[in-house]
Amino acid sequence: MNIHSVARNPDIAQLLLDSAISLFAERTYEGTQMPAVAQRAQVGVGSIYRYFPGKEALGNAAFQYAKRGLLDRLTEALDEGGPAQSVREEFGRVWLGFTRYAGSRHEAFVFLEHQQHDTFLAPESQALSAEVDRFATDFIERGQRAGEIRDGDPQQLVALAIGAFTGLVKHLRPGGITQLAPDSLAAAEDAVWDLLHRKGAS
Amino acid sequence: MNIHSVARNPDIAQLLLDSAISLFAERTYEGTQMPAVAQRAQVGVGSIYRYFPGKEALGNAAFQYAKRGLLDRLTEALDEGGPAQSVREEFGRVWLGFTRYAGSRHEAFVFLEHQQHDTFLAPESQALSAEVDRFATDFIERGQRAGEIRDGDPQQLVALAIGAFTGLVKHLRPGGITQLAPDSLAAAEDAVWDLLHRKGAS
Amino acid sequence: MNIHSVARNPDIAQLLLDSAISLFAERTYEGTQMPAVAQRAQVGVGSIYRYFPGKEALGNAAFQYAKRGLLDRLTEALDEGGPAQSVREEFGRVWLGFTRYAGSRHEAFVFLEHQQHDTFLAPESQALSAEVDRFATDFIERGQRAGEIRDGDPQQLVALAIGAFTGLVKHLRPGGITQLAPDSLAAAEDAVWDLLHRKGAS
Amino acid sequence: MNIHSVARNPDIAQLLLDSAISLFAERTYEGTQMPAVAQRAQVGVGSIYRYFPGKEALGNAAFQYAKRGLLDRLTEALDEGGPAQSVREEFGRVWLGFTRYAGSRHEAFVFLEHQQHDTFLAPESQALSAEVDRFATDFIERGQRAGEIRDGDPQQLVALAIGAFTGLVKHLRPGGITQLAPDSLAAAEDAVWDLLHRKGAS
DNA sequence: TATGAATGAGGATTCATTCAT
DNA sequence: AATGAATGAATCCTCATTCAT
Repeated sequence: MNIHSVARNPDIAQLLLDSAISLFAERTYEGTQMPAVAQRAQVGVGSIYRYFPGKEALGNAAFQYAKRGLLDRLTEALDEGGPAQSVREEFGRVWLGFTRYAGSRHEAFVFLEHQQHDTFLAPESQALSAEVDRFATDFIERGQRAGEIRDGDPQQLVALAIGAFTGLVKHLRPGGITQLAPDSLAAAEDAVWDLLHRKGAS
Repeated sequence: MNIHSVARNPDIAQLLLDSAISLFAERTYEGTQMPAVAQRAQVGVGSIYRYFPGKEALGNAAFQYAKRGLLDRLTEALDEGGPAQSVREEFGRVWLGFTRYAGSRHEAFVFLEHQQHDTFLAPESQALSAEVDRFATDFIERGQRAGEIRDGDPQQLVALAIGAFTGLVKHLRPGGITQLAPDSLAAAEDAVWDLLHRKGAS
Repeated sequence: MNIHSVARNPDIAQLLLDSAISLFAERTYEGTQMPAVAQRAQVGVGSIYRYFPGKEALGNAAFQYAKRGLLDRLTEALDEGGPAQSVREEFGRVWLGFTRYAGSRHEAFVFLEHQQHDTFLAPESQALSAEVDRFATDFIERGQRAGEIRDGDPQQLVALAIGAFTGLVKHLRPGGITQLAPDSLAAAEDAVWDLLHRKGAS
Repeated sequence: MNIHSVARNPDIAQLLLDSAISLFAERTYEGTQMPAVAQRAQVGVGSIYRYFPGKEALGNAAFQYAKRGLLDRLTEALDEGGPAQSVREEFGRVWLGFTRYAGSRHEAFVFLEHQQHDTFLAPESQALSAEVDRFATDFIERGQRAGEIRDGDPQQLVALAIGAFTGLVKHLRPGGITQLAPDSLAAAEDAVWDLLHRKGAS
């Protein structure tokens, strides 16, 4: 440890977040007991409280960590490989972002999708959700201006498309999207694109 | 009721089911307390136990009641107006079934969608879920045989389509799908049809 | 039970208050566990929470109940038998009030005396303490105006006199002042009167 | 320290004792956490356990240190300036002993006064208490034999007199007796002497 | 030697369930 | 038959104590 070492061990905080996320995904926030979180993280119960003030704080931290991770993957994927040449290509990048996140962090994705029940979500957590929504509606609006995405309320289209993706991911439990053959995944991508694509457009 | 009619009052059982469903939809099965269910049903806590052996039984009864209701609506809608003339028409009927159910029983629909977490679901409840799935995959398979629905694993297509519908319904909370203008709903129907429709087909 | 019967059973609340007071007197507020309070009251732990929101509330209710009881006894005793003929007689009545209270509610008296530690005392509780203080300083001031009680800060004299009485009561644990012979008690009364009495006065 | 001097640093032990005493006085033994003691002593929690086997041992050491300090001050004061010429003078010396201790170690005095609750006090600690009591009753008995102190159970008179002094000290919180003007202190001394003094005596 | 992060037994509180009314 | 007060197991959280650094 160097002189800048902090009292809190970031590895343990991370371990706890991961443990919490996977349990919340399996059994619900309310249905998950603190000792279970500790056990899965291979840590004593008391340790949770060195890193988080209580269960609610842990739940929010887990939610924010997961949402932020999704948002980062989406942003990364969108920016990869320079400016997109077409709306379809841009869609492919967004799809890739979702796909990568749901593939590498399946439990986190499932956990996020259950949090319409905001029993415990703090305003800060909800703000992060809004950022992801904004990311998606921005894409839809660009596509609509380019005449490539069908008309209608962008939020509604987002709801349909993300809903379809979520349905796919949940259906593939427990392994998640990783267990899907590449061509099946490509077929799903095409199907969702057709959900958004304006008929009669290029 | 026959001459051996029991002391149980079916209205109260129904009231409790409705109360439980709406609370489970709002706060999760685990996050809902028995006294809260009783209160919303305007009944004493003790009364719940005259109608259901315990919380888990209540949860399963609520789930089964809701799933059965959805299945009934779907079957009804499909059979309405004689044999369908086309896959698209059949899709319209299925869509109508979902739409009617989500419109009239919004909370029940939301509750059902959260029950991927089968912490408490009995095999009987899961069997009912399978029946709804079968209903949907049957439709997909008929459509595929007719060359109207795209190729691929029917269950995966079901997951995408129902996922899309679910996304729409959740997005429209709290009022649910009833607050959607008829043309918006029609647009959503078209979008989901395009998700399923085989390109190049009629 | 009549139609005005309340949901809360006042006997249980009272039982809990008594149980809490005696335990707090024996082991400190902090050193007393909720299950111990329940056990002494012959009640389940959960029942405490039907009557008091939590430990702190129970502690304050116990304190207020005890202080109020003391104040009532003091007021009663002072008003007994018409106007006092002398300061000494008035002192006798005040002494009687203290004596009766400490005799019948020994544990409550001891509990009250420990609450200089206001770790948990709410402003309302402290206000009641102030009322008892006022009662005592009023008496001292009347005595000083009559030339019968020595000069000096009334609060300081109160502190000395009540301190002396408290020392006596604590020393007589566990039975308390009841186990004191009447003439010993009378001797103590005289001694404390001499603590207050102005020398050279009548 | 001799050549076998241990690794223990007596300054730290002392620091811990002082820290413990002041916290126990403020918040009760039970209400004081070990980390709080460590923090006030500017020492790591673990260090407490190098000097004391546990909380109970710390509590007893603190109690004994405080009681011993009081006893030492009393003995010192009594022996100061040769043989006392009168019981009143002897009383003055005892009073001075109490006064000096309560003045210089206010928190310790308050802490001692709360320890009628012997939840944690070991027999050794109680033996020390008995020594202080004996010191005081010896004085009372001498005074009674000299006809200067009123008749009655010496322990009871001790309880009254020490109780009065204690009441005074507590009333003067937080600064304690140091904030009292010299003439007020002298007045209190006279009052307590009158509590003990046999009427009609010289 | 000193530290404070980690631990888990123990304490406060909640809530499914029972049962006397 | 209906009720809701009473119960205590199960939950969240605290804090005395340990031990690796």
